[in-house]
Amino acid sequence: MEGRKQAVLRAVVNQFTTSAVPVGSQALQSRYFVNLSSATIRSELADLVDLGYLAQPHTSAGRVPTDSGYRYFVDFLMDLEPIPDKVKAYIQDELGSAPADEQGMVERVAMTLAAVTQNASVASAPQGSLARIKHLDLVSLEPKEVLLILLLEGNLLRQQVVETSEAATQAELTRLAARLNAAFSGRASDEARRRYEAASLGLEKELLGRVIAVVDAYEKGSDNLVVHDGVRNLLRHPEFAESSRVHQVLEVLEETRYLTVLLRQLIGDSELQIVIGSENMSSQLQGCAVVLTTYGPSDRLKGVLGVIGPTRMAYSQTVARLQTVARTASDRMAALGV
Amino acid sequence: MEGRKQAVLRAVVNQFTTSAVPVGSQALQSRYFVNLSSATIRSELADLVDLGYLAQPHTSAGRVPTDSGYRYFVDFLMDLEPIPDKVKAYIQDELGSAPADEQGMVERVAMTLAAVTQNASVASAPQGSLARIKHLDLVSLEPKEVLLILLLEGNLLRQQVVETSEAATQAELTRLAARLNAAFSGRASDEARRRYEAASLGLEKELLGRVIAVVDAYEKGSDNLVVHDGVRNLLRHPEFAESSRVHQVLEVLEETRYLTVLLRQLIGDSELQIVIGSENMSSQLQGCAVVLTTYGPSDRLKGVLGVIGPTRMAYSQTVARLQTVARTASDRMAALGV
DNA sequence: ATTGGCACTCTCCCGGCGAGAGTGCTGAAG
DNA sequence: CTTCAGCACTCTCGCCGGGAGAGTGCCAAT
Repeated sequence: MEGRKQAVLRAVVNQFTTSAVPVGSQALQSRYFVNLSSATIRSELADLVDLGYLAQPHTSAGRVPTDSGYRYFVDFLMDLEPIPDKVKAYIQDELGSAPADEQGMVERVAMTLAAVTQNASVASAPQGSLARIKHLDLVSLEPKEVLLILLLEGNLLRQQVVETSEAATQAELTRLAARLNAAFSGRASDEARRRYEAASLGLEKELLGRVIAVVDAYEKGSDNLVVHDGVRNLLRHPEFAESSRVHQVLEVLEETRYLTVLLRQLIGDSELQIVIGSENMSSQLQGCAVVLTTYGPSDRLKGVLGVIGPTRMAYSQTVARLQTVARTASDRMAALGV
Repeated sequence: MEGRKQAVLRAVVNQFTTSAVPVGSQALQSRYFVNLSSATIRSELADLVDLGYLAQPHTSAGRVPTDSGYRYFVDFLMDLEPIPDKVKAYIQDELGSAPADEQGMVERVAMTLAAVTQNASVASAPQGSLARIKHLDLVSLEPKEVLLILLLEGNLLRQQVVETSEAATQAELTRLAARLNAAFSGRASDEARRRYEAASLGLEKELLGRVIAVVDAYEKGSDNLVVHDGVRNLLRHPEFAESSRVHQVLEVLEETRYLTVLLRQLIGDSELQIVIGSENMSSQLQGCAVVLTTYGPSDRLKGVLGVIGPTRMAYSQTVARLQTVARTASDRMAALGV
């Protein structure tokens, strides 16, 4: 595609992104191409319609980018936008003061991302494919009831109440915990499985069974945390004026089981992914775009971070801010050992 | 107010609740008062308008309950609706299979409540005014970095990464933890404060300082968990057709800091509270009603559970289901020791 | 290739009109 | 005093048609 056509497409996308109104040849001429006539621009626009990058809602309306128009824009035309210092500082502040636990951190990340992109955000907790048990603790609740506390790599706490068949005192439990800690330290989750197989019946076997259950849930990702925030931001955009659109998006966001899968699927194994409108997206997200990236404290532990908004989105700004949030959050989590 | 007027008001509320359309004298006559004439009903309606319980959107429209109309209805006219067995079973299932940790449980409760009331729900975690430390654990992360794990009454896990000024081995930390556990067991949080004052400088003092910080945050309620769910249900109601209404509600729900305060304030110290429309409610919730109750595993630990919907709400059904969810959740939490 | 000119098309807004719903009032009957 | 049939009245809603405005596509000239 020749240079001027590109420039026109870029101008249309930029203009439409801010005005939300179909953009006509005059508006383009006066604001972007002062030394061209509107007639020339009109013919360029007509070409871009033929190419499938633009569409007109009706005969005498201006042009609106199509999904492929946006696709071309993000692939070839987008210029990265620098982030204002105030926004950078805001991200630093919010994430710097985030709580040190998994849940609190992920929620804070989602909140910050929603705030700086003025769209809805989703975040899943960083997770590895193989759990490592960093520490384990046993607390006696009732004579035959034990609270099992597991600390996994990434400082993830898991708890389970275990009904045991035999009573045990706190002292006994403490000794057992110490023994298991020594055995597990630094090892992968297989160690727990091996000990479970080896253990004779009794308290230890019962407890190890639950440990394995927790580890399995983690490794299968079935306990994976997904949060979302900033739905209110979507409502500022005119494309969500009729609430049925909001409804569809909420169906996806509030159905967390579904959301986890969706995120995994969309991100594939790429670092940054932009999914626009009808591009392999669930039908409920028609008219929406999703920008995704991975983040996490280490190479092993990766979560997904995403922005959901209308296809008419400030892509370059969104990408820049998303990446900054991801990087800052990753650093912070690495520092905290979360 | 005489009996028949009450009956008419009840009929209007019931009818409007299901139809969402202003109800006229004919509709009432044919469905509720077959042996009265519509003219008689008209005069009753006119009286109810004078009394302030009904209003008409315009001259030739049917009647709609006012906020005080709803108020009168819930105070005097509401007949408790039995809950279908299927719904009861659903509640049992969902809460019976809920995770045993605070966060997971509260989220599940909110989800269930939203599902059975077909409205939005909010839930705050049960919390006492005085923390009790059930157990404490110290894990060495780096030579000078310790992960402090606190188990509070109610099986609430809190974690904190502590940078210490002196290095300590895991063995030393384990011994220290054992000592502190023995000291704390069964005592209120004051014990931690006392030991903190008494401790000389050094590792123990540093760690106790953080323990106190965690306890303080809990007791001040500043770490109090509030979740919401089911906003998508609101969008089914015609009063949320223009998304600006949704916007206002979301502003309240997604601003959790504000929400915590609001819940506390609305519930006061009553067991069940119904707040309708403009009754001492934040302006953003105009046109909405909130039904609240308390729940929790014990007398000491109480959280707030609420349903948010349009003022045109099936109050009796909502109250019944809310209370059932609250009771079931309380039982379940008591059983789990959460 | 670019551009001014021009006719054309389509949306949006406004006012008017008829249908329909529901009311309030009145006067008669129980 | 209550109830009720009858009736005129009022207001909304949906529909229609026309005028204004925005933006286009085409064409002939440069």
